[in-house]
Amino acid sequence: MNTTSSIAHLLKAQGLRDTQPRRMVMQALIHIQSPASPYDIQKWITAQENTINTVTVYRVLEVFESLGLVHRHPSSGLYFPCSIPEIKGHHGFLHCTKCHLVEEFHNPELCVIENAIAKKAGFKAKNHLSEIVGVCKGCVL
Amino acid sequence: MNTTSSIAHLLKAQGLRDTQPRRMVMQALIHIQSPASPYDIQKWITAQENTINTVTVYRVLEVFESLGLVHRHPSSGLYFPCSIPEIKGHHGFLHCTKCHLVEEFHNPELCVIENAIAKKAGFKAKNHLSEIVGVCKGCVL
DNA sequence: TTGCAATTGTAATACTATTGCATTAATATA
DNA sequence: TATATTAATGCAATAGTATTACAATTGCAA
Repeated sequence: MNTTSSIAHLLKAQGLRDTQPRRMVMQALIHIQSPASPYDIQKWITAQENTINTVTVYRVLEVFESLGLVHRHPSSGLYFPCSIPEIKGHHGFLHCTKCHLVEEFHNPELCVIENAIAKKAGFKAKNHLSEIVGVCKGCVL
Repeated sequence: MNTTSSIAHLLKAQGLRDTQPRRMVMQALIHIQSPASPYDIQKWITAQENTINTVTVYRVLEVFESLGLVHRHPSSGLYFPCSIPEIKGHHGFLHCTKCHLVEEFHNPELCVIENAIAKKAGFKAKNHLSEIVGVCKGCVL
């Protein structure tokens, strides 16, 4: 879990500052629960009687992503907190089209196969992305 | 390969019309070679002394995608012709960050594993997407 | 050839994202 | 605790991406 203080430490460790806007964005992400756009995040913060600039939200998310605190869901551009400790090079997402839940997964076998595919095609792979689109447990019922 | 006439047939088979704009968009996709945005496509068509409306390009691409004639590369939103006969439910892309080549692949093992992951998580999977980001053969040199 | 429905064009608009520069505020240090 | 430094934010302008409603056109079947 990303507590407020652990984030502060993480930022400091990188020579980055623990600021009001960064705390607000993380709060928003944690509370919104589902993947959110920068504008969604801004809206949430505004609803809490605070203000934050759109550009700042974009920039904060960029920093968070580089620190492995959040993911950007590639096909939608929505952000959500990283639940699995960052595993370099591979991201797996289960995406529910009904409730927009996004769950992470990590599967080493997948990495092995994908590396093999890349090698066969003469590609030097930097990272992989797997997305499984469907309907989650709760929404199937 | 998607010849002009085969596309005409494909459209007709779906009760769709074989129109000028649809032919132009397909021509553009074939000639541009690399994944292209709707605006790129419009630009190419304009360069051939023709005209097409932006909205039309979007709509044509939507139709083509639903027919399995083109892919929309999810993280970039760029379109490119489908080279592998449509395999329902799974798309695999090798994406070169240098030359922006996008190559398709299909790997049944990957499907098996992804189905297993979905099942384990209680997901009812509709389709899968795998993307391997890296540098292609030609660009590594 | 004609009529109809599918398709396209037009115009307006909403949403998404980025840049340069001025201002503010977090932190280290005294 | 005050202050200097500079990272971070805010602001304003702008570019790019995407969608909608409705009018005009065009492909195609009869």
